[in-house]
Amino acid sequence: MNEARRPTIKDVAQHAGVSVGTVSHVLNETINVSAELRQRVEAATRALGYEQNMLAHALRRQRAPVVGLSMPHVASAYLAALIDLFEDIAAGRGYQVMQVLTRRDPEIELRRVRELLRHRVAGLLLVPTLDPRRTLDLIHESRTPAVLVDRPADDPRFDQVTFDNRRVMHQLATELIRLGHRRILFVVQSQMLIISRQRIEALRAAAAQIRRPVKIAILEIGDDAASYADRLLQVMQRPAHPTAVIVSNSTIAALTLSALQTMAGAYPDRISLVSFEEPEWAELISPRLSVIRQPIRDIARQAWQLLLRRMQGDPIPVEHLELHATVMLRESVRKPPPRGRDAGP
Amino acid sequence: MNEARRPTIKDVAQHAGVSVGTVSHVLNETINVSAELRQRVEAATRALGYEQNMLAHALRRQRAPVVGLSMPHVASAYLAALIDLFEDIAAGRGYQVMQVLTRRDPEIELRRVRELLRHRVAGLLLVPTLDPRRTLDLIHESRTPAVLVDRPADDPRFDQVTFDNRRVMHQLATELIRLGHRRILFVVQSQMLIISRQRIEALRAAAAQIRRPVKIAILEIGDDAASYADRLLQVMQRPAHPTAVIVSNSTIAALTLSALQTMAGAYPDRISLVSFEEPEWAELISPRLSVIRQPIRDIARQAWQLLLRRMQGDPIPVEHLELHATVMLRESVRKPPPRGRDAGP
DNA sequence: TTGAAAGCGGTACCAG
DNA sequence: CTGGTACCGCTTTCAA
Repeated sequence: MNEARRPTIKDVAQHAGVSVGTVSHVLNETINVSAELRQRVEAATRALGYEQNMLAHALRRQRAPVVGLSMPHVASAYLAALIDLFEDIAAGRGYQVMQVLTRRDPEIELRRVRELLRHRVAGLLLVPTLDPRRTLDLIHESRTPAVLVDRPADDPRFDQVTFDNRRVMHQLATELIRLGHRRILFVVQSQMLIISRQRIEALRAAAAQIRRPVKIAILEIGDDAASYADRLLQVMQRPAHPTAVIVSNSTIAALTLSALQTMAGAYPDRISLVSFEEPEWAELISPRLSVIRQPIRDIARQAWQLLLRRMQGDPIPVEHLELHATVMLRESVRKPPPRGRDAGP
Repeated sequence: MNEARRPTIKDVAQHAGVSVGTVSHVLNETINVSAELRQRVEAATRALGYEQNMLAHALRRQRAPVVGLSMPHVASAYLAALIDLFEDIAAGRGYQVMQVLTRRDPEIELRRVRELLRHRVAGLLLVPTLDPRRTLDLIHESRTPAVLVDRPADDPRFDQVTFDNRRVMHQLATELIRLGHRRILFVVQSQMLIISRQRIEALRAAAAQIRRPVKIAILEIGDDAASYADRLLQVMQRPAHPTAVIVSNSTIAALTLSALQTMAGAYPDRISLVSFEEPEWAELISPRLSVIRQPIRDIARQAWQLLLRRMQGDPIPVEHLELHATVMLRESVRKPPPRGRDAGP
């Protein structure tokens, strides 16, 4: 039973009447091969349907043309977009993406990244968990190039690309306050996240900056998403309810929108809404949803750029990039109703 | 400059005072090794911080413990969930996931899958494009086990796991008609998709099944998502507007919901809504959104099961599984207003 | 410029 | 059950 074995570089060499070294060189463009031989080799690869074995290639080269991508999950529009961009860039550069999910658990992160390292990935793109220390130690020990993305871990051993959470929240809050909002509600998934903490901090700082008192309320969704709408409405139906709501991601935005729309006349007239993540439908609904536009394309590009330089062995110093996010105020944000009128019709 | 080289299996063998063969056997549990030697080996791997080189492993074994995952994109909740499930199952079985995105383009699909094949993935999970023929030929030629997921390609050479689009749409339509709906609007992204065609077909079939005339309208979003809300409202404001709207995915559901809610008193009293994809917020909004619950967990599990069997070389005949989706009618669906009243105030 | 040959780090066969 | 060793397919040095 002579099953058509996959052709190897030897078969190609034989077919083309050259040595395997020559074939390898035309395959990888390692050195200049005469036009004639190159043609013969290319003809042979086509004739035989030869496909380079990247395992052997990588074993010999001591690294696979593969980057590992580690992130908490894929459910958010933001992370999905990140995957999309990374995949696209990688494909263009001849790299494959090996992806693992940490499910926000540092232990899982450690185990999964270890697997990636076993596969001798050339580099690592990491959206770290809350406590990535052991994982980072492991990576550092293995001398594998890595770039931290989105969640700041502030490790001096690794490049990092994030965006200015604090700054953009400060900007947003300042803008809302300028419009006249004095009671602002910020809805977060979890207060534990570094990102949430940074944003809350910036929100409070912005509020403290003006003379008039601005009240900041935080609503944490936590594990009980089902009761969120009720909890929100409860808050919004109080006499001195918030006049502006900031939500931290697209899912919460959808829920909030739906809840607010059940309160006749409330949204967007009496209550403004801004989302920190940009849902794909933000500009498609009416009134158009105000959002923070995260520089996600730039984050992906820069992260890749840094990683590429490390993979090429550039001895550049560690960089911590912080990109700018943009406040996009649209019709979902208005001036609050005149003071004193909030309480009743 | 003697940079601490990564320890190899030889180092471990030497450190443990055994042969490399023995080390390999305890690593892979290939044969039974005496407890004492196993302990010595394990101690040595720990002492040296040894990490098995999967490239060498895979090269020798002629296949990497890696499955390739090819899908059109990652933007939909459905596909994201699939990735999530596959990653989880794979991790549990000691496999890594190498992921490529086809962006709905058969050419890209072909190129990207070819890359996967070069990496000698042990198996392939494929959410195919509209025309995957050349890709499937390539895969078949390479004798790589593969399972088609979600989009039916009906290729007799490959296992396939889908769900019964036609059946569930038929069921849904029948139910809506039973409730009294006589004008149903189905909103799709593109009529080109096999899935869309199947659903439309089933919808029409269900409508044709009863004596009373049922009007079916199709609204295609196409590339111009921005104008969708307007187009929808235009349809819904006609005198004999549809009383039930079925949308084909979560994004469209969000848009539709938002648009309908701008028509005072329309939703859900005069207009019912059902989504073919289940957004995470479906049960969190009020009224709760009716959805088709796709058996996504089962799809992932079954696809993996089939793939695993093929990867183990089981000579089972090709299977085409069609799993059942479930109609989940909730408060977003009501009886339509009494006949004759639609047109008036 | 081209060819020969030595490994990359494992696995698995074979002999003991 | 254990150890020695050929070899997986490719890259790369070295000599011609």
